[in-house]
Amino acid sequence: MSDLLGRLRGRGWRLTSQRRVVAEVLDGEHVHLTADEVHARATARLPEISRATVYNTLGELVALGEVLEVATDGRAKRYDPNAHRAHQHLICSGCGAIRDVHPHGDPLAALPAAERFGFAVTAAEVTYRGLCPNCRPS
Amino acid sequence: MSDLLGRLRGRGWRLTSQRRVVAEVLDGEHVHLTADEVHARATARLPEISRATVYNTLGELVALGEVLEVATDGRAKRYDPNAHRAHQHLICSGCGAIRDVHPHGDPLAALPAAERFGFAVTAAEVTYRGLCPNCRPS
DNA sequence: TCCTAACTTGGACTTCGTCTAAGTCAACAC
DNA sequence: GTGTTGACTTAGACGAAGTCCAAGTTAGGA
Repeated sequence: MSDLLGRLRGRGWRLTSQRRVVAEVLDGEHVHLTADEVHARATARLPEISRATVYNTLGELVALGEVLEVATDGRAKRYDPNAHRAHQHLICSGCGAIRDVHPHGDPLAALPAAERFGFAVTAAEVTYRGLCPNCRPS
Repeated sequence: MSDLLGRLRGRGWRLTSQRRVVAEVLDGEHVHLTADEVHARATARLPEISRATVYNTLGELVALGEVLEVATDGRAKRYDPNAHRAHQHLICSGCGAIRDVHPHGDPLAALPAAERFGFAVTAAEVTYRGLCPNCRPS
């Protein structure tokens, strides 16, 4: 995420304080915030930022490939800034905690041609589920 | 899905016409309806069935393990009656069409212990994405 | 410094889903 | 067959997440 602002400027982005704050909030490893959480953290730094701008900016970051959208449970989408290193997600069924994980092998390779139904398959997302150490019984 | 009604009765379900209609609508291969689509089809057979009952019944079927909930895109959840045979999903990025697919190997095995962060990992869901024959250019 | 297209804002609106209180009925007992 | 009862269903209000729009503001080039 470090040089994100530079990359965005290079793509013709107008660098407003709102966009800067959203990009700063979305920084780090294992960050998977909802739009509302991003808005709450952004508000702490820039009190008048609106929800619409947060949604707009997140949508633009996703379209530019700088941020991944993670739809894990049919509730609010989460935004993952770690878009430049391939990874999958491990989610706690108890508390909803999310970790980035790196399985070995390419999941795409496991889908034989006969099972592709003529699709041009380009990506595979894997979601692992289980209980985290805090939610595990005993 | 064939003997679903029998299984449900065996579990103490009261077999109402509404539940029967919802179960009938959710029958077949590659069926992935949203709750609203289920409601629309159920209404065709039983005009006075309410949305709340469709949601209740779908939730119960999911809790009983007879139907899978598929959250593919952060929009409406889809309901997949093919719960008794392990499978994954292939989704068209163009039109949203969904197919059940059967990759080989166990995706769970690809996640090394060092990448499990102490979680008791129990399941892996894979979503393949690409363009279906109708949406493919040329 | 000025100008203007791009950006932001607040609030209304949509979609998807949940909840509740009142009414209905499947299944069991007789 | 009839009665009883708790489980089920209903309509509509409500809530959460996200989109849209017209009006106002501003970053960055001239």
